[in-house]
Amino acid sequence: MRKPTLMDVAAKAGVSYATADRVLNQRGGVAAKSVQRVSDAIELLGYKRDVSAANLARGRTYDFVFFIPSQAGAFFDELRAAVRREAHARLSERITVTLKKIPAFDAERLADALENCVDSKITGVCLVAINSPRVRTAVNALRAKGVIVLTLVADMQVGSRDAYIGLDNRAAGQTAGRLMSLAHRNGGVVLPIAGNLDAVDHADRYAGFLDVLPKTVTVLPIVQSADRPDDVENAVRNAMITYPKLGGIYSIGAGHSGLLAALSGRTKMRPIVILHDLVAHVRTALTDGLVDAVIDQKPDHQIALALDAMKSLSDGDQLPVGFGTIVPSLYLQDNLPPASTGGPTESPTL
Amino acid sequence: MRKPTLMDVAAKAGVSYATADRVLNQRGGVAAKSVQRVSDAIELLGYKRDVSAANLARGRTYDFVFFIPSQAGAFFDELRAAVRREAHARLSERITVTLKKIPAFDAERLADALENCVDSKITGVCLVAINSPRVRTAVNALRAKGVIVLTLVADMQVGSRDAYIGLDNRAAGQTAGRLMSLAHRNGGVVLPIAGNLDAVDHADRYAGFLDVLPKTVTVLPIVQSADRPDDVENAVRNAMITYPKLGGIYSIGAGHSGLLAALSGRTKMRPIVILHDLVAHVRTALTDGLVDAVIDQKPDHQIALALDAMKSLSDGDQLPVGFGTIVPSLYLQDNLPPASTGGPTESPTL
DNA sequence: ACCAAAATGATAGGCGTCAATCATTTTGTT
DNA sequence: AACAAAATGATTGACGCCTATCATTTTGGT
Repeated sequence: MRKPTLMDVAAKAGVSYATADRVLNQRGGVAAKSVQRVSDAIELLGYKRDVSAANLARGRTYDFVFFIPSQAGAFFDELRAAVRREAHARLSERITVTLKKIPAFDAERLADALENCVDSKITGVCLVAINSPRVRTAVNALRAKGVIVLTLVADMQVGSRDAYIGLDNRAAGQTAGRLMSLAHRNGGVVLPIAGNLDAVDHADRYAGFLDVLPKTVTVLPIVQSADRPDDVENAVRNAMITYPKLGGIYSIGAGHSGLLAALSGRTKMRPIVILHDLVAHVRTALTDGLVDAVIDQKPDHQIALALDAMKSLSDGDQLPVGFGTIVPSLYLQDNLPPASTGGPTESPTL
Repeated sequence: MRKPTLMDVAAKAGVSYATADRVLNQRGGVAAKSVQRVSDAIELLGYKRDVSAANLARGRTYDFVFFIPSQAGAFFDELRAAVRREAHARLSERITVTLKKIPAFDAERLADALENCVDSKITGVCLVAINSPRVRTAVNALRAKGVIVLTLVADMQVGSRDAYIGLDNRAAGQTAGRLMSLAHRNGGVVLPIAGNLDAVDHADRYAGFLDVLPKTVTVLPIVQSADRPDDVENAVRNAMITYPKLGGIYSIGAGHSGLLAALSGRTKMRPIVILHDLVAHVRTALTDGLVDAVIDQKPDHQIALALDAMKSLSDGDQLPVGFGTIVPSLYLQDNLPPASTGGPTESPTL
């Protein structure tokens, strides 16, 4: 038997379609016992509203806007590519996605962009947050208009946005530390390198890293490189000279090219190297055996989650607890996910 | 401006709705130049057919059936749970999923079940394949009727099914080997344990494991346990006595309880332990520090992929190359995914 | 230029739901 | 019992597309 429709429900409940509809959509003005009968009928028949038909009737469309910084470094490029892919894939589901590029670290421009879309008919926005009064104000204005606001990768104050989707940086650092421990069961010396410990994400990763390292492992003073490749390169070269038995390097932030430069040519007897984010040149380095492990925050997954969340929230659903916390992926040379295809593939059928 | 409809396309192309429809759905009987004009208009407007509306009009529903063995061991339980979750989540997308339990390793029962659904109106089936003539015949009969057939976890002859979704066992073994290598940079002794090397999945994992281990690591003769916990326990105990410096254990198959029993109480100075499939008690063991790493084949992901694939294929789309190959996930204690909720959660709104 | 064949136009009913209107019946109150 | 308020029934036109039918126009061949 085919899926039951609301007509079937109404018949089963012994009420008219109109009443069943009033119950289903909570329009009010229905006697308690009728509500009960309709609910029972829904339960009994296993009725599930056909959301496609509903959205069609409602003329519902989902218009989402992503604000992603044009920051140097490949990670945000990956994120943007992921947005484009997902957007393309969901075009036929009444979902429209616009991607806006914001100059890196530019709170004013971000605020401008947010303010610009206050009066357009937007369902939800998703931004890499920057902490600034104007940004907060703009976000509040949007939410006051019923627009769903999500933060991605970088959060802002809890309560000022509808949800946050981002890496569990502590867990990421712990994962790195755990792997480093496995490789140093008899102790050893390791070097952590961060961009800037004032950034919460780097600080969290570092804390997680220290969490799990046993006392038998000596942790050198952390290098803060401001993610500048040259500084990273110098720090690594110096460390390898000063501590010939350097057993591991954990690169917490970016500036990978300097690290790779310092390591190049040393595929044998080099420290264990763990770093973050499987961007193209990191993938190459891993494949080539220049580094050992990559901790990834799955940008594709984050974008997919963001879209799902915005859709659910704008439909009035609640998100499950713990939603949005991205558990880090651990990649060695052999379990790399397939490289994402360049652009959205041309689909043969429309 | 809102999303263009087929009406807009027709207007833009300067033809009637009927002609635009004939082009879109390839009904034939359209002059080449009209086809061109419509195609151009589609391109120009960025028209994308609203598949929900289309499916609604067509009365299209997707009826899928999963045949999953009731095999001992928690893995297939997880797989079944994943089917139920996904099925529930997609109920409102005109997708119906039926889950059938097949006695483990029972090719005849599987064939029975497959034959039983030949004449029902099923869109696609997904089975954990067993190699048997009757199964092959039943599958062929289904495919002859236009039913999509997918294999899951265990494959059958290429060409006899539409797609296979399953773990890249070689990569899984390599990942285990790579991790083992990292933990044995100065050499060591490791013990592999498999259920049965005649099973291709176990053999592939073993081969992958050996692939990447350096010569400095000594691999003890592999134990074949037939996945019997007692045998595993004895083998591990013996190995730990015979080789006091045993540095690692790679458990390729099941029979984990025996392994855990042999290890219990030895959280300090025990071999590195790597095993497969993050089922409940393995998760506990990992959290408790009884084992070090788990290689997982992501049953949830496999089910989601299977549903996507069956839907695409039954819509006449092609699958991208490499589709269905599951890259293993590597879990340490700190990057465990959240435990899946017991059943489908009650949704507040219908 | 004639005629059949091919191409195109016009239109209708339906898919399951939403949102709205209006008519009718059932309550509860005094 | 009378009456307003509340509840219910009945119906309708979208939404974007599919499928079908029938009428009309254009084309190609001779």
